[in-house]
Amino acid sequence: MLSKKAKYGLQATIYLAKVERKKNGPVQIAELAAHEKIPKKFLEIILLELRKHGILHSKLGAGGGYSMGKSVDKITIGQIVRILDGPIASISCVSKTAYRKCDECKDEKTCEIRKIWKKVYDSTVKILDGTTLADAMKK
Amino acid sequence: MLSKKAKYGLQATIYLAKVERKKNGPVQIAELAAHEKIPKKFLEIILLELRKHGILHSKLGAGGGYSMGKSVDKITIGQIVRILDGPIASISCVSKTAYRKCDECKDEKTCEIRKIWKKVYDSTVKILDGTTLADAMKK
DNA sequence: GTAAATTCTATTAAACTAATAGACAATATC
DNA sequence: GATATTGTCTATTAGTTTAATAGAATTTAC
Repeated sequence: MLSKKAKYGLQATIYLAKVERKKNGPVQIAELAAHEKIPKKFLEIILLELRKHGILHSKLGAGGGYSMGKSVDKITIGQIVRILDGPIASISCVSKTAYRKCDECKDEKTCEIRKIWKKVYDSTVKILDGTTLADAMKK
Repeated sequence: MLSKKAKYGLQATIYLAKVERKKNGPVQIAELAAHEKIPKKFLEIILLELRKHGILHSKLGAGGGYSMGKSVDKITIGQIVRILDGPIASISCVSKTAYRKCDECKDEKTCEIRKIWKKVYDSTVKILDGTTLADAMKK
């Protein structure tokens, strides 16, 4: 599942990237929340996490707000999802970034379930890590 | 996430399909649970659901147990996952079997997030619905 | 110094997951 | 037809996660 947290985070980041092209200066949480219909207090938490990971940049005080932390072609959808939702793998034994053996697994090499979910994982990661914010915003 | 429920269900079904080729007569829940290290009471619930959907067949009373409800090349991994975990789509607006519009969505056609998750969904469904139990058991 | 912002610390209701308990019903076998 | 064996049904529950909310603290522009 894509959680609401990750979905809100993606919405807000995409909106921010779009606005930044027109305007200069940061965008306030209140504006982001209102425009994307996201509960403001929940959005605060989300933006803070994205900031801690360098995706966004914030400025405190009056006239402050959020702006992009790096170039939109350096940020992938996969990065944002991992920050907000954790590992992409839907079963830990196939994850690159958060590998963990299954408790009951006898032999990972012959596990039919692993084989199938490895395929799902590979194709998902290819899409999410292969799409930058810049790509997502095109057209 | 692939829940433990779906994972257990897949394990049990694959084991059952394998055993059935050698033995004739049903396999007991207790044996399935022991062999696959699945909590027995939890497995009961899982097998019951698979039976209700025709994947498995059960026989009551002494000498009873579970057997396959249909041919292994007529059962897909996707079917089993949907029965035990619900819709495969990680965001409802891309689902074929459980479509639902997002609350805050203004225009589905231009939604960047939907576009990306549609790709993920399509490739996942292609794998899960394109793999039968017979395929999974090969080699 | 005051208003406008983000940040930090806590708390919480509701839903979901994974499991357990125990009574009930059906069937084979003796 | 009594008994042991096996699946079925109804209920309950501990723990975790999700999605939020509340309020005080901090930083900055003017």
